[in-house]
Amino acid sequence: MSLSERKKKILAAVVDAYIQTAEPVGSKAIAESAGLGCSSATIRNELAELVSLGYLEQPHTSAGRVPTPKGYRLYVNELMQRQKLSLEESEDINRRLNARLQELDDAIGDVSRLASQLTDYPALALTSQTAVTIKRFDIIYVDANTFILVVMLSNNSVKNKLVHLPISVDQTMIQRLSSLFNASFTGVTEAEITPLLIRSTERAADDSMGLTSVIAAFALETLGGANTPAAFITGENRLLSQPEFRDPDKAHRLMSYLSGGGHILPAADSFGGTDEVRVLIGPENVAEELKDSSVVIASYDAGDNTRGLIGVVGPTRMDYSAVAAKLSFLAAGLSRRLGGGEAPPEGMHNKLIIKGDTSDG
Amino acid sequence: MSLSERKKKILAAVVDAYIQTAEPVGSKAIAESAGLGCSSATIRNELAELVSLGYLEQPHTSAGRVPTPKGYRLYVNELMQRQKLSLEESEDINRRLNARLQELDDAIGDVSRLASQLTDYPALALTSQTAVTIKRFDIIYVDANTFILVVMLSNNSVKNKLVHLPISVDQTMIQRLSSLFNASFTGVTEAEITPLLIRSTERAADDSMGLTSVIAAFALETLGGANTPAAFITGENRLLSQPEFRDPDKAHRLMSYLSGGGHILPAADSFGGTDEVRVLIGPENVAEELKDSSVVIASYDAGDNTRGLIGVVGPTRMDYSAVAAKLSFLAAGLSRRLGGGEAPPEGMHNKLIIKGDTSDG
DNA sequence: TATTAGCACTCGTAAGACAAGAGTGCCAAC
DNA sequence: GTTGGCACTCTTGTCTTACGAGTGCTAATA
Repeated sequence: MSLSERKKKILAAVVDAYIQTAEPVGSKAIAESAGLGCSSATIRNELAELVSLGYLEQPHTSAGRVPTPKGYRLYVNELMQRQKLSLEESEDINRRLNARLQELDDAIGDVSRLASQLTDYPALALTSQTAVTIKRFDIIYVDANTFILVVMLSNNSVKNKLVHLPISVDQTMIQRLSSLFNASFTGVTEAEITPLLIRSTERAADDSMGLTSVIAAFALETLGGANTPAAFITGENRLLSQPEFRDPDKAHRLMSYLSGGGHILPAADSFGGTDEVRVLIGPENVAEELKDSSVVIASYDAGDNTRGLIGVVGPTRMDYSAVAAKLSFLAAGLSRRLGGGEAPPEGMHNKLIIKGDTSDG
Repeated sequence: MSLSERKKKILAAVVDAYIQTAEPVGSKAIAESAGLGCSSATIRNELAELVSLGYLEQPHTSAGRVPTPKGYRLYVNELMQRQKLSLEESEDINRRLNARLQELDDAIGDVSRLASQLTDYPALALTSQTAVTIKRFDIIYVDANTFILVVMLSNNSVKNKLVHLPISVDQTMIQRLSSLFNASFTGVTEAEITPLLIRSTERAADDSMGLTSVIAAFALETLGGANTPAAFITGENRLLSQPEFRDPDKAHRLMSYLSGGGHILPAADSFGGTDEVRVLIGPENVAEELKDSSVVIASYDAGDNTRGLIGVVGPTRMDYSAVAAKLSFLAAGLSRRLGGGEAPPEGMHNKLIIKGDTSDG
């Protein structure tokens, strides 16, 4: 059964007001604000029904109403006004994105910081699990005891490592190892670098000094690092400006959880297409610590068939509309800059699709 | 004028107790705990004098005493027992240090995290300002439009960048640029890379495609990044477990300040020798936001004549003794692993020197 | 049948009163 | 110089009370 039009309007008004004020909202306030021409008594009747339907609740008998997770869910799915960013806002984001993505080195951290600044909530950035391979292998001879390993990965990131040895190596050996590794270690996944492969390479190189295993270890480490989903969380302290986290213990619990890292991943699994924004409200979160917080996540195309996630965490009383708009725009901007190709041109707002648990109760 | 032996004992007892309980300590408690054979009335007389001398204060008339910054300072300089870590503790630190320093890539973050975990206070890790130069320059040709810049710095860190061009370049040009840059850009500081030098290199390379400036920009960026002191702060949320930060606003203020980054640097300037631990108590801090917090900083030898700093931030009621011992040990361990040479052998506790504002009032 | 005005009722919050307790300062005695 | 004793101060917790916001319900109205 669907709610009457008026109930929806009232619910939306309650959520809007509560998001703004963080205080239970009463019938009178709604009668005045929402433009439906009826008295507070009528509103009261409707509110009572919305309570019994589970969309609202009262902290106590004589207080106003507060949305339940179910209420927020309906609000997010159907009622809320899809915000578009103002021109200034979107230009600002683009500018900052350009400034930051110069050095893509730890872009994930920068992106997280940016999201947090934009939304004023703690933000997280995640890289998805991928199957990166090595594209090419270079060894730079520095001196008899030193060389630099340079590895370029299939996702076009480049890693290096300075290796210092107690023994001397000649350039010929370096040369030989370089071509051997280029021959047998490129295009393979982490799992395919077996002890067997390493040993056969070692034999082929006629390497009695253990160089092969040093280099192979670096290859494994690099691939491992690139394959492991990484999480970066910033701006935890912004939680403290939210009234629902005035209790230091509560704030501490959530902040420690967030600082702990990427436990949020399971929730972010099985993410759909690009530029979709997913909203997880209160108990919809799997993690116990997030059961009365909300998470908004956007996904972007990080190039090379990998996806990145970017999201924020806040109280269930979150400004979903604004946050979704900003994250969506941010994700689209990232896709455009990092992604494969067929992204919409800059400046164009992409359609905002919000998805989530639609069971509705 | 120096305090009487008994006053010192009493002051130490007050500070010790207050550090533990975070509550004003009364005469009776001291009479019982500290082993001086006198009654609470005597203690009261002494306490009154310590108050008028400025070492203690009372929150209100009928409360116990609380140390002032001056009191903490005396405690830190003269009174507190220098803790040594237990064997398990030091072994634990060494183990963790070994585990983390494998990948020295963003060691600074790991070190900061470790310090925070060990002390249960927010921790910061800083790199000092240095004058890094470029040691060698390599350009790896990938394809006609792509090459990898690899730069090895005088502090033995290696940076790379993948450059993708809209135009084609041939290997000869790459070769030429590589030797030119190795000839004129190595051994020079950031400031010495002038537009003039870049232009003359460009001419010498006969480069009409702007490659020179791309490479020079990378050199500047790399040197700039290595020279700029970087700060890494972790564990801000641990503040929330301290009773003095139960006020969310106060906690928020300090946490935002900390998240903001390396403003603490000025305080850490002009740092003395290795393995010295510096304590800055309350108003001794220059930053307004730190005026009623304390900072403990240790310095370590990061190799190549550069120093690193590692420290923690907490309430003035900080367990200085334990923190100083841990940071000192940590710093020594880092010096040993990163530093030049003449570090003490592993497992040996280095002498703990604590220095700070010794004006004493 | 839906809406509205009116009114009694509930319940959280703020303010004031009060007792308890911890700790002090001071004085007189040792 | 030290100590026991005692009156005094000030915070903290609890209780009471008054207030007010907001409700639910009923009866009147369109």
